[in-house]
Amino acid sequence: MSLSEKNLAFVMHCGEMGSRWGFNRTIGQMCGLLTITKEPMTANEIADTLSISRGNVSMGIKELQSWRLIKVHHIPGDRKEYYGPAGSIWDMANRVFEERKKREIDPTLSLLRDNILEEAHTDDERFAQQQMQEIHDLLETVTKWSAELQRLSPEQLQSLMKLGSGIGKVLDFKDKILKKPGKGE
Amino acid sequence: MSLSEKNLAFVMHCGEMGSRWGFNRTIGQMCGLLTITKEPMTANEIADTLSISRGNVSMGIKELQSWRLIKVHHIPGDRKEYYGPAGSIWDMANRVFEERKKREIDPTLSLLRDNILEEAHTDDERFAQQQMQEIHDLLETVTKWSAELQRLSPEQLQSLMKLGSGIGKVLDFKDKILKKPGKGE
DNA sequence: ATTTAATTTCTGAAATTTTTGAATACTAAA
DNA sequence: TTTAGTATTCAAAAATTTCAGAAATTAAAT
Repeated sequence: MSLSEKNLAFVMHCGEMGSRWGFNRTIGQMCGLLTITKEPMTANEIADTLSISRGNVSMGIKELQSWRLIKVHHIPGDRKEYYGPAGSIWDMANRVFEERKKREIDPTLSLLRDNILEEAHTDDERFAQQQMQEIHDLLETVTKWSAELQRLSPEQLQSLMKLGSGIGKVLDFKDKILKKPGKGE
Repeated sequence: MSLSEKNLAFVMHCGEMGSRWGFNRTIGQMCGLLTITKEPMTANEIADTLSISRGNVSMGIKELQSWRLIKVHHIPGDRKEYYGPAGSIWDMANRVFEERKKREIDPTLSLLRDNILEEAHTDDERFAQQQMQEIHDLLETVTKWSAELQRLSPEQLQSLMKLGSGIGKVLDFKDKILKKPGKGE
């Protein structure tokens, strides 16, 4: 119910970072708290531990659920809901990433697509459109990549991560590799 | 000085996205405006174009400079300052990425490091520490990767980007590649 | 030195976001 | 049904952020 000093520090830090990560202080704290707490907690426990109102916790839970970061547990014979993290740290990071992409990139991508179809008349417009095209291409690439990463198996991911500076080397070999099987793409 | 309808739409969109990208509306608009405008603009032109106060523009410029997204130009015999984007779209994306890492990841990484050194006593603490360790490792990996990406040559990046779904295939070959030269790491 | 042109800083007002807590709704079981 | 233990909603209050415009500052030109 009460947190060790170090754990409290972590939870408060999550609160402070909350808005940078895409939610607000309370929700940051809640997320931090739930991920370092072994046993799922009830809404009241959360409210007490963080000294925030019960209503606020309820809002926060809804928000965290919309990010798919927490899930509900039930204990037989107990009608309270118990909340805990929705998956591994990696899962959660992925969810945050995905959700932020949806909020920070997708709307822009869609606007840019529309905008690029338009024909440019003046010189200024041509320049603007050129820039927008570049932004579009960049965002599209990021989008494709993130989809790609999520498609990889955890093992592949693991080895990709471990690759580190080996990425350069792998790239150097890429041509040879992809040529042999002679696959288009 | 005045923007075409489509360009205005883009600039306003940047404003709306501003807070999601890490700054506020005005600064988002300024950033959008400067990146699609061919010629560098003065602070007054920016204020007029966006219908915001001169003081606000000044603040915004400082902020955008702290992100290293814009740079100053001077015209001989003219004492006004002219502002334009600090580099290519790719450069700017990199800056945003880098800056956000600094704000969203680094502080947490540092807190986690401290926290992990501490010894865990209770069972709860052990669990919390384990989770923090995982978060730490994940963030560290992201950090290493982003550093790695920035080290790649533009050509390598290009080919990495084009790789797309080929990444899986490349990974499958990775072992063979890295085994042959018998290099550690 | 003084004037003029430009930029920056500062303050409080306005807008926005977050939080509370009382009212309301829900749900299982008595 | 009613009740008791929950969870949710939402209007109002509090806190925070953004912004315009005035005042202060800086720097060039005369």
